[in-house]
Amino acid sequence: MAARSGSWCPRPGSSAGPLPGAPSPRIIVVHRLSAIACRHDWRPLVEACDFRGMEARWKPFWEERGLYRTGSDPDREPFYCLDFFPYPSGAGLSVGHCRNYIPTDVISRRMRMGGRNVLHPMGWDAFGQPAEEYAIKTGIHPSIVTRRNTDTYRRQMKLIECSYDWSREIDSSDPAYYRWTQSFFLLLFDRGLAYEDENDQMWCPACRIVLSNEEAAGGCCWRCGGEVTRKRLKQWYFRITSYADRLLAGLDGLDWPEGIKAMQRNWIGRSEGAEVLFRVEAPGGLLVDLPVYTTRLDTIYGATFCVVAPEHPGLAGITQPERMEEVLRYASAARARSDRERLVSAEREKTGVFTGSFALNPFSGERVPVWVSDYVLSGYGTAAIMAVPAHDERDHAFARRFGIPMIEVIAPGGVPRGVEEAATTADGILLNSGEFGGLDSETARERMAAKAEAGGFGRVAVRYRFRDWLVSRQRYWGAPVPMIHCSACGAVPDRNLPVLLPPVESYEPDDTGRSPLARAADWVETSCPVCGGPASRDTNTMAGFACSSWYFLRFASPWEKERPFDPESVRYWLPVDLYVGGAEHAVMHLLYARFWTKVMYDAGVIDFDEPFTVLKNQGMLLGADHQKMSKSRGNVVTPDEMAERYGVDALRLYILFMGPFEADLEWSEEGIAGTSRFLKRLWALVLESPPGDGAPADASFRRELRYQLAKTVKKVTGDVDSFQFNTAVAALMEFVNFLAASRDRAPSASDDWRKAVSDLLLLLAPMTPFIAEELWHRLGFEGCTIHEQRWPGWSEADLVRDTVEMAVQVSGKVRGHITVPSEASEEEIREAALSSPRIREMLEGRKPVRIVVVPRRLVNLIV
RNA sequence: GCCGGAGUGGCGGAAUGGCAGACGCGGCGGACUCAAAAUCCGCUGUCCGCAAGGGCGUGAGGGUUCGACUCCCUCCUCCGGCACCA
Repeated sequence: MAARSGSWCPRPGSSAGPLPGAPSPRIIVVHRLSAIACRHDWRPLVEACDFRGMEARWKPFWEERGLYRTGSDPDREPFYCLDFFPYPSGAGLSVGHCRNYIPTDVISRRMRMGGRNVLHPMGWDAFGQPAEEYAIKTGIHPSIVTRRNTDTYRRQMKLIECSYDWSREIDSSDPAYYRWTQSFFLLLFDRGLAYEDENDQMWCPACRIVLSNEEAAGGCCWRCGGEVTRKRLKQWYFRITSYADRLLAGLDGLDWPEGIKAMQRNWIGRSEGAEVLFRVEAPGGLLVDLPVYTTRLDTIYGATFCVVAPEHPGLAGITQPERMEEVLRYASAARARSDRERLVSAEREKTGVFTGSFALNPFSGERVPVWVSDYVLSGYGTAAIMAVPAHDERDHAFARRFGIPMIEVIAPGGVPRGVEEAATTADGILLNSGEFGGLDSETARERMAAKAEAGGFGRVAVRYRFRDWLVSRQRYWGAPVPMIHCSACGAVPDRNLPVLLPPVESYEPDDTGRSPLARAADWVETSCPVCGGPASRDTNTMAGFACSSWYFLRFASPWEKERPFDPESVRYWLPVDLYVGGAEHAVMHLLYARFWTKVMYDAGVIDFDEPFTVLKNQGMLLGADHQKMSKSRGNVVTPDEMAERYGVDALRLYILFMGPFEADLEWSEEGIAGTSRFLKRLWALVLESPPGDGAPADASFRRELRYQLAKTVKKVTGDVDSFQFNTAVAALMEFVNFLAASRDRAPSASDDWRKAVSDLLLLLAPMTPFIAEELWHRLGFEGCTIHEQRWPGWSEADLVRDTVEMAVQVSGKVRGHITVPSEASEEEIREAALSSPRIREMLEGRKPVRIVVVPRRLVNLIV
């Protein structure tokens, strides 16, 4: 076998006919003489397909040409194709990450070939805990570790030939970047959307950090999975809840996966209900208003007690002296328990303590006891409820436990169901409800709210489940909160940006919730920008999600020094046309970024209020053992080893081919071996193509060839554009199989054959850039790159065939086939079917009672 | 419990309401080889049959239709998310 690594230059002595409009192709064909001597089936053999040689050859060629520079041709439409901002972890990329980066790369390349200016950038969400943990252990500054990790990521992304415009690379931990993160913090502060509040925070004792609600979903830390406890701390918040309705409404217009939109709706958790005042007879004859929030105002005549959360600020005020000790003991015990503990124990049995006080139901005038229990949450509604055991499962469980009576006030479908065994939670007809008896639930809610409103003891109220975004962190490796605390002026913005991270002795956080920055005394001590008096810097840093809430804007003009971005560039490129990443950010990054975008829109900084027009989530890639890939399981496969063994093209093609983009799939090394084989067959097909001389023209074959080509171009174009890469690859394989099977007839269709092969390479170019370029040049297209060619088109006329084969069914079962002209009328088709010998046999003389003809598909004879 | 998504050969997966299983993997048989690997050719849902051919088949059960993997209803299983939010 003639192995000729190192040179792709055409050799003298081999030649082939010219491609239309192209320089003369020169093809290397090495005849194995022994084979000719021994065998009659003469087959030329070509040099081996050497992927390493190709990669070494083309990388510098493209680099030199600046192939991946962002397009700036003013006549072209922009296309912004963006990957989620990666945190560069020390482990580097696995093939799992490739399921994100390779498809977006294919789309970017396809869009460039489609004549679009493409912005396809990459950068690093570089602030974050792992680098800091490492710094704590080793004393090495996090920026050094981060640099090491980003170098690895960049190297691997280049290895798999992602076509990023590296001149636009950004790093969120660079002061040139984070000064703008800080400036946006101040923008929010100036607009009243950033505020400080002292509260019981979710605290992860393992990470020694506070968590936002999104980060502590389910009572577990999103990073370490550990149990979340509470800690009372003063922290910075962004008022995201004031954008709740717009965040909700904006979802409708987005081309995002329904699941992600549903998760956001769910998380925001809008509910419409009513706030009603119960008047509590507090100690000392005082009457205290206790507002409760309910979505079931229609059940209020069934309220037999009230419950306040242990954290309720009015709890002590409404507790009778003789119950005080017990109530306070209960409340502080509840506060001491983690959310998780509270949840778990609540599943077993409800707990609570009677306050000794009674409240008046404003509708029924009934006197009901007021309890304290941890099943009422402090952060939602008014932290107090009216309990209707007959029609709420939780209240039912509580009432049963403590022997509190129940009153049935709703009859679903007009039929009382009885409520001793279980609560009836459905809507229905009201009973035992005074003047509202006989109304349906919905009408009752409206009328009752109106009455409460008129009487001044209630009103309709909308509540949201999500809370404001807790953004400050007690950690070193983040963007410092650019605020100064002055005893005279309060919290004052520091507009002298950037506020640089100071050098510190140790990166260790402590258990008090104070950041390591607090120990940098020289840095902390400063003067107040307003009054000039002594003041201290805020020692919190911002959560990483602040950095990733605007990075997509920075990519439009990352070189800007005096402003975060050039408005003109942002207007040109944004919003992002295609945004791709994992589904795990559904309610964190994706919600925060939408919020910042809306704030910037309101501030007149940008002219759109949704950042990501189309969102797609790639599926997870599991190891060959069906387990999530992880270092500890030892099932991680890296692109490096796969590129080494099979080449980058084979890896890229396998990632695309292995299954649907959104599906969770398992890695299989047999699979990548398959795409590697396919590329070798392609290589042989193109290089072994017989020269186009001698053979007489074969018109019917040429038509067939054109048909197959048009079909393939159409299919691949449609599939790639709709993210169905797996079926696009399958169509390319089918086409190669077709060409290989009909190679003997190639000389009789030489121009069409060359067109077919060069279009095939163009279709492959975005997926397998190396082999496509190599074969493109070997086909004779020299002095240009395949990656700057136009995406091929097809002619609908080529898709029309003379005859079609149709299935003939007898009573719905396929019993034979007929071949008819593709333009045949229904009548002709019917005739052809009925006169087919095989069908006549199947009919056994029976006459069809009905004949259904679907032109070009099938005939169904019903007997 | 609620919200999303998915159930098709030995495996990954294809199928605008119109011939289920494209394409690939694996397996079996053959060619080439001293041999193996690689490569090439053929077969490969399942059952009955020497064969021609036929029966059965898309998680289960109903329904709509000439015709259902596809649409409707009921149910089961798996994956992801949320979960005492009143």
